Amino acid sequence: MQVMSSNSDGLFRILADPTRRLILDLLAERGPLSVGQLASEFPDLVASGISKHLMGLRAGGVVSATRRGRQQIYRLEPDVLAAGLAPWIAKYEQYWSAALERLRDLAQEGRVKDELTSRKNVRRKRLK
Amino acid sequence: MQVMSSNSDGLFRILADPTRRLILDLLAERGPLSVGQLASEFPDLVASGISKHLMGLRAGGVVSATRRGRQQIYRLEPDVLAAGLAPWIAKYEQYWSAALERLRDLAQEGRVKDELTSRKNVRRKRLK
DNA sequence: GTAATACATTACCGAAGGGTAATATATTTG
DNA sequence: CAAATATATTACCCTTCGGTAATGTATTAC
Repeated sequence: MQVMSSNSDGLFRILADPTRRLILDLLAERGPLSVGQLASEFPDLVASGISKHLMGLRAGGVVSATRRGRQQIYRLEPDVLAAGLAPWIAKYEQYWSAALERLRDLAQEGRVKDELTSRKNVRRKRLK
Repeated sequence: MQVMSSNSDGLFRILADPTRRLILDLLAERGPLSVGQLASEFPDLVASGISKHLMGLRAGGVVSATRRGRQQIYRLEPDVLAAGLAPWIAKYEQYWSAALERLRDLAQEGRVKDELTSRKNVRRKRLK
């Protein structure tokens, strides 16, 4: 409480947990998913644990949910994430650019097979 | 332990604390600083608390330290920070670009006086 | 209506985290 | 040498956090 806590503060706390980051990644890669679909990606975690994480993400605004039948469909809210972190990212922007270029060089050399470095898979599907 | 923990994992935990983020900002804006200089920026915190944070940052590799007399001079290691977060940032890059443009537009309209949006203050001084 | 499904909520636990105070160590000063 | 300065380390406290289990609630299926 002795440090200015901007709105980005909550985002950093949200991103501190690897499970939550992976949930965001899944929503980004596969589009909107139900709680069950998300939970199935975490065999070592109980479903209610995922639900709790989702509530945290929802409270932070980085995901939103709509009911469909008896299931809740969660989707990423990328603008909230981006707008909240943009000021911080901008501070170190000069460093990102160099690091990102290096990443692309590696990818282009075919030494990285990680799908995250390619641009074809952040697709949107089934908006309704 | 049920989730892949990449090397970026430690970085996210480091960034989760606002005091540590501010320390990084100070080092980025003012160049290398001693523990005392950094601690003076946190009136509500005891010096050993800052020291502990600095050891954490050092363990993560995002800062390095060299003795000068009886004081330790800490400096930012921007490449470690950038390289560690670049993969994650790349995933959501399309969203950052939009948010960062919006930030610049606001700055250009003179509605933001925050020095963080200007590019003149990330200076390097006194490398030795 | 009853049972089953899909989530959310609550209570609870252990571990980790941030903070202080006290102590230790290295360096300079007198 | 002793005293002072600058930082690191340790022990300890309290809070937060991630996790589970159990219970609650809404919706669908029978």
